[in-house]
Amino acid sequence: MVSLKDISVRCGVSVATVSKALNGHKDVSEATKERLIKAAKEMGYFPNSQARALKTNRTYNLGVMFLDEAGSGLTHEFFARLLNSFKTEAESAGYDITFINRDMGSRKMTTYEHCKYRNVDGVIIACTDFSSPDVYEVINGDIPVVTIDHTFECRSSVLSNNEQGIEELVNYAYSMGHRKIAYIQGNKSAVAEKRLKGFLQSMSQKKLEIRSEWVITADYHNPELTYKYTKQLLENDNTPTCIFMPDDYSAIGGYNAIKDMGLRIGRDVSVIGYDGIAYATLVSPKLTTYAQDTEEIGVRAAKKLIALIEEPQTTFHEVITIGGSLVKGESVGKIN
Amino acid sequence: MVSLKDISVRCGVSVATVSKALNGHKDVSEATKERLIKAAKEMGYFPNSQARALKTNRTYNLGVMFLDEAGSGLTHEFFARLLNSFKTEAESAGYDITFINRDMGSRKMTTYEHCKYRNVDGVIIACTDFSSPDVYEVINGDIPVVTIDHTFECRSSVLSNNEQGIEELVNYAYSMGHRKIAYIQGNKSAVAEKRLKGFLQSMSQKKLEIRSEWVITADYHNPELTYKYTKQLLENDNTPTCIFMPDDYSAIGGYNAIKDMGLRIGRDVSVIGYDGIAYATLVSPKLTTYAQDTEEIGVRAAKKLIALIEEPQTTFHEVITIGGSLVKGESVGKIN
DNA sequence: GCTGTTATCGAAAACGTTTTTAAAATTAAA
DNA sequence: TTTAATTTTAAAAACGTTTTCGATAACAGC
Repeated sequence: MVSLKDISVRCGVSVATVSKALNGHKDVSEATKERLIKAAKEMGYFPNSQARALKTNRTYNLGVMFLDEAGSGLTHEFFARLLNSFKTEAESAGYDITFINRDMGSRKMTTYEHCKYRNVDGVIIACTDFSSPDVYEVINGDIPVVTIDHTFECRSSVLSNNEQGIEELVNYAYSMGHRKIAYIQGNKSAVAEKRLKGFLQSMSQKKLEIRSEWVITADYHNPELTYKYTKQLLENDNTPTCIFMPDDYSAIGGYNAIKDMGLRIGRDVSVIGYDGIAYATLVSPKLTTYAQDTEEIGVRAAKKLIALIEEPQTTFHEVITIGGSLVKGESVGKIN
Repeated sequence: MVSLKDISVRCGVSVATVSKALNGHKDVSEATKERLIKAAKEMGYFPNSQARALKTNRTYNLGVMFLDEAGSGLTHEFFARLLNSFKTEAESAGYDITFINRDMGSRKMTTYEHCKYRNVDGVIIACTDFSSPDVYEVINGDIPVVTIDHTFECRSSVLSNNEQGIEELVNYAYSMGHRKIAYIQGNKSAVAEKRLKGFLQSMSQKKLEIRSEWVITADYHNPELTYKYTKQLLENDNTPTCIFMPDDYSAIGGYNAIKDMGLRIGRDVSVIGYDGIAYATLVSPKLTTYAQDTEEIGVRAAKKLIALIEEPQTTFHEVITIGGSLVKGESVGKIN
């Protein structure tokens, strides 16, 4: 690989001036600056990122921390889309992505140690168990952090408007005539709490009865569990006319339960999902759901994290909330 | 961060000995080795990966090159699962993953230049346009490479048994009584070629008529296009009894087309997918498909790539083929 | 001319490792 | 004992950058 030294000998100039020329310092004349930049381009020079990082303590690498389990993480469409937009935005600013884990290779290391080992400039934490000690260690460390859908004190975060999203969905169901609404929710997390709060709020606002056996805690991304609870809800004598599912993916389980019972989705029972993944519009009948703006969430998270890295003094911590949009599918029928 | 020097002053020994002790060299006494390792652990030492990389030219980073477009890449379940298992295997060997692209930040760079800039030890190429100049440049470079589902001369690759997979599916359809079989295939790629070959072979082996208007080139991962072509196939007077789709995801488009025409999947028209993604078993009726062993493909690719990196002389190039398995869903009905 | 200021450049140190080479300490051989 | 062989340690160079500081040259004002 061609180095600064190669350029310096070819142009009869010192290594220092080449470095300064390429980095746009002012104490090198325009003439030589141009000459050196031209030579660098001709010779196909690219800085050695390791050497640069060693000197500057900046790797231009962002750590991504997420729950790395089967069925979650990369294969989770919400996360995949989020990561995709985060990655695109980061790359346009010159940053690469590194997945941060524990127990790399034979060495035992914590997630935080992994960050230190790779010297990531910042970390984004998403779709993970925010109560784990691994998260705690990173949050209390000295690396800039942005969290997704969870807020820590003195740390920036980007949130989807989960509370409002559910409220809009309840309002929509109400406007379609539904009064008997059940809610199968995801498991313990800040997101689940927010959504539950939104559900309870708008239900009581509409003066609708909230039956405790109609508020069920299942799991995200788990169609089997949703299948089971949906069946359970519909086997009783008094059944809801509309069921909220933990998310679009697990809503498929609800779909199957309803079909298996010989009922029609949108006619006999209405179904509402959450997320707005691709399948929501592919499945039949089309799923009514609330589309989270993963694109915007990822972009804003990246922008914020990079700002925290590059302008630490002028950047303040904030909680950014990104709105989504109601997607009217065909899974909610009209009742009169 | 604690460095070798910190350990050396605390233990009254030179930096060199600390380095050698921690790296298990033989020219340091057992006593001091133990002492230094213990001190390192106590002080929470982790090597500075940049400094090490600068000296050794080994970053313990693997580049991942893939088609980074909307609807492809990370949000593509096949790739996501592949990447997931590749990543897990790589990490257990101490390697991190870096996504390799072109045009990082403001600098214009090719994918290969990106590899050089980040000094990745090896590259895996998957789910991309293998005819692009970017791929060509990497293939002709001096970095160890493993390709997925495409073979280059003198380069190792891991292939899914696409040819055999389709053959098994044709045989299955045949065994269910189907004689009029249509094939909507993905677009130009080594995979599409292999599958087409498998299709034509087993069709002629069964002495089944191959109608040219029943072999349609659509696109992978494109339900809209599949929807269109499925409708087209079923609108004619002479219609196939079984339709092969490019993949499971686009098969949903076929499902919708059939439903929209008032036909029943598995009864009036049978449908066959390819991939074995999660939705294949969630959709109703369950999709008959061929499950690719993404887990195994990812693991083998990682193992091979790391072998090429760590034991270049004793490792030979090879083409590894990974078998999949037929998944009998409910989308293929019996004909007599 | 002389001095002081400014623009331009180079020398050298530093970042944290690894590795080579040489020195010191220990052991074995004579 | 002395010498030779071996083990153990240290010094120093190197990887490719960035950055500080000092040096030189040019130029202005007097």
